[in-house]
Amino acid sequence: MEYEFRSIEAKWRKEWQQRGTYKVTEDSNKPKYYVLDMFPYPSGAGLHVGHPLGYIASDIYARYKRLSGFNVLHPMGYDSFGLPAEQYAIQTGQHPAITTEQNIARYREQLDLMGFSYDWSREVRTSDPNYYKWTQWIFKQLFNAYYDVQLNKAQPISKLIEAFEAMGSAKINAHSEVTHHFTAAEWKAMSSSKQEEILQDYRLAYLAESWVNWCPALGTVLANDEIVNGVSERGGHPVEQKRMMQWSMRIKAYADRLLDGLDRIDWTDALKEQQRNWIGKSKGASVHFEVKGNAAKIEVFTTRPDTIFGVSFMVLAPEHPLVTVLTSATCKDAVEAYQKESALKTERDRQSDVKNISGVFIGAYALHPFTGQEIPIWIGDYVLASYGTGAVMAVPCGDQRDYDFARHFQLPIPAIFENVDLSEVAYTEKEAKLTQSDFLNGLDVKSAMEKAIEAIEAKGIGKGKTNFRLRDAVFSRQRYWGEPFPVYYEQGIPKLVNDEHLPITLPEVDAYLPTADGEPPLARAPKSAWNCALGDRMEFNTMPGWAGSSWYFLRYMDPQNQLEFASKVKLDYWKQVDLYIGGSEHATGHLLYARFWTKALYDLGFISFDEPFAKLINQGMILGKSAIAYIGPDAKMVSYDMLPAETTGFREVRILIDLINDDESIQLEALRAWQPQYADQQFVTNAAGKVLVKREVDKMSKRWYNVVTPDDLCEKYGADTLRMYEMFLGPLEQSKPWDTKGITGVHNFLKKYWRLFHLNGTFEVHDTEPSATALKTLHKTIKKLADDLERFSFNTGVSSFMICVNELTEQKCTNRHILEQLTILMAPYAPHICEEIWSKLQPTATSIFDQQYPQFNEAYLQESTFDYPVSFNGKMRFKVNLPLTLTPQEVQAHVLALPEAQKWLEGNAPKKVIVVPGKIVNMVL
RNA sequence: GCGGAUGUGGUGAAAUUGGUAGACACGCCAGACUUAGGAUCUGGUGCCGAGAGGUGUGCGGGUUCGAGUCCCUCCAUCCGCACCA
Repeated sequence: MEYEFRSIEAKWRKEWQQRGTYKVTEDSNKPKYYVLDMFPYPSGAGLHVGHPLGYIASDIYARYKRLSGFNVLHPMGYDSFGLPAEQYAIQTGQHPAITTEQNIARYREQLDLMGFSYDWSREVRTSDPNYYKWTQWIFKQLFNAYYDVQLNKAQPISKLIEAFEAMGSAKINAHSEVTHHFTAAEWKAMSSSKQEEILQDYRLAYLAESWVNWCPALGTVLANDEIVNGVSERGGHPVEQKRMMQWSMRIKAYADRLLDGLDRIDWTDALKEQQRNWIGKSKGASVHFEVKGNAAKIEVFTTRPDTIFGVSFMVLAPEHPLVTVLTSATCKDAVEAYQKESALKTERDRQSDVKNISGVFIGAYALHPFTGQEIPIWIGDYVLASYGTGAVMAVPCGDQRDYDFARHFQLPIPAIFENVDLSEVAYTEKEAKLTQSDFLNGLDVKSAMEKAIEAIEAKGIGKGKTNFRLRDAVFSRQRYWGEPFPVYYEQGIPKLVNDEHLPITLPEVDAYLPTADGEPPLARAPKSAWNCALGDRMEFNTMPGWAGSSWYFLRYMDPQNQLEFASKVKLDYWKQVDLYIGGSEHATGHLLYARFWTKALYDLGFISFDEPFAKLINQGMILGKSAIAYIGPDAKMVSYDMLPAETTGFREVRILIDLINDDESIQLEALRAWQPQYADQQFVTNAAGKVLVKREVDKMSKRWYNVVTPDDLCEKYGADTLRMYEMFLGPLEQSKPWDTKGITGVHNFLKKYWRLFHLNGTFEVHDTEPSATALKTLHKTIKKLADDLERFSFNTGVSSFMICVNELTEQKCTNRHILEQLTILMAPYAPHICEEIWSKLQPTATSIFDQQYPQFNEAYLQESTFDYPVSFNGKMRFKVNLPLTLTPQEVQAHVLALPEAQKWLEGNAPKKVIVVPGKIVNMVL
């Protein structure tokens, strides 16, 4: 009887769906386990073999947990708002909802083929009004909250208003970028628009004019993590800085907690480090410098207050607001010219221009707070307006950039470190003691730092301060295909839409482009197109892509709930995601924002945990092997091994990899038929009459013609083979190029497994007493498997099955017990074939996934006749405690006489015995 | 520049607390059966050597009875951040 994978897999796909095998409900009798995949954006290209890698791993783990007696939540959904559908809409006029719907249908079809155990009744889509109703609702909660620094948590804004009413701004300890001073009476006298303006400086979701990354080509603002090398992540368009009124999220208030929380979660060091870098905490002090002949003060941030006596000049960012105020008449022209020049430079130019030192003296002097010395003030574009205060106190002897600047403009470099040579470079280490530094003389860095801050605070010219690289997250997009804000304006004041009007659904528009006067697309909608139009106008911006993905893991717990984003009971049952699998490209985007929202919702009392993802695994990327052919100046396509040494005039073209044979040669006729430009292609073949291509590893993408789809492989080898092969490829977390060649090995293995049950052509197992050798094989496989799963080592897991089946085949094992156990073990990896076998082993059973792993039960392992430590590759290790004086031969004799050694050897002689003095004996059978 | 990771056969990779390096699979070689197929089965396969044997986990050192594994120096590749004061 052949292994008919196509019919078997089709049969069980249907059965599982009809029976609702994978539906889960809360069950207080069972421990819960939540396994989650990062939900995909449903793009028009469909899935390639790289996408399911993480899904397969999580599916195996979810099934394993389920078989181990856990109540497993394993849902899937779609991050269905996004740019590509909108771009397509702009080009074709087709509503993005239709495109999205079609793409989702295609995704679902592909996902179903792979046999995943998702509970599809819990599917969520971020673009579904029933879902984004609650995204809007959460926005409202964040709008109505501020961050209390004292309590170190978010609080309802009403408490802040109460405090203002009672005692003004005096004792307020709320996180804000600005400081307000008013009394209770003054507060009460303010107009409501003035009050709102102040409250905006405290709300977690707030409206503010801010420098934003503006992408003219996309007509929208982008977050920092949506920009790669100065161009937009999607589309690669240039990005410039622009000041705009935008919604933002006060994530900076959570900077410290986002750092601390990392110590409590099980993520890789690499990823935690990325988030730490992104948050970029640095401790130091802010110091105010007085300006000679001017009332203005310049505030600087420094991480080295101990070097304050080494200051010999100051540098402001060209955009610094004080520059125009302080510039002297004689320097005005030069300063303005420089300002213009640096404003023209894009962020990218500035970055690539690191080595060119530039700057201008503005003709003003600051006064040193301790020595009263005059310090020339310069502007220079190495100082960034957006970090710290946009101004630095330059200490050329201790900072390389300041040093270079001083050298270039021949400014003094005062030496304040004992015995340090400053002739070539600045001294940036922290070992030397201070000198020429008044009250800091002779101190080491650490104590000088403390003393300097003390002195600065005592003098009232500054204080110890911590700075973060992390910026508040811009939350507005000038786009159509996103969540509308639950916000309207009345006389310019933003107001929240009441809950009963939610969701504010996306209005229909006549085009998905900005209006003529630059308003976002939603401004095109007449009032009548809104399901709820209030005030003077609605908010025309939409939310960014990360809004919906910052909380979706909560909605899976209770996706149909019309009254709450999820019920308290269900939230308390499922709690955190126990295992989250997805790509590392979300390290500083989604994973940070989701943590932020989770903490905010926790503070406001909606959930009982403040970290969303307890354990996270980043699956590696599956890359494609592009096929590159060479076309010479004479337009002939030249075989790669026939290329001349000199290839000028040759161009590289990428060829659809389906047209390449296993020996790297092109199927010439197929190429001619593929694209019109190759219809009459001439070739230069090699000695074998073939045209070879070069292989290069790229991201898997349509544009490189290197995509391999799971559909084709499922058709050819079956989903079970594909699942196991993807796991077999290598460690889950490692990136690797896709190579289909090895898949036959896994396919053969499944055929071998099938044959175990069909030795004589029909299904046949025997209820005999299992042989000792078969039990040995089974038990070592169980131990190995349990261990592999604990370590998420799925590749070695697959190998273990191969070894097990090889051994059982050799033993001609037809024992029911042994084969049943093996089948349960393998079911998470190859669900279809194992379910089919199971239905024959246990004709009355419903599903193999309703079983429990007796295997991973301690008691079962105790009962086993092989309760000594045995490693998987047949190696047996004995720990013995013998005198060191014994010879190796004597030790060997002693060990061979041990009862467990006798049992292990079963009368056979060991192939090899390795004796290590006094400690361990290894024996190989 | 800073931070993180990775270097093992022709290839993907194993090696769990330091204990036979290369399991398992692909590929390749030889053979069997064949309606000569991209089927199936058997055996072999790190490198050098006819052989015994030698040698071998990016380079060089160290600790240890014993190092792919631990420590130090260097090299290469990949990823993230980058004028962050």
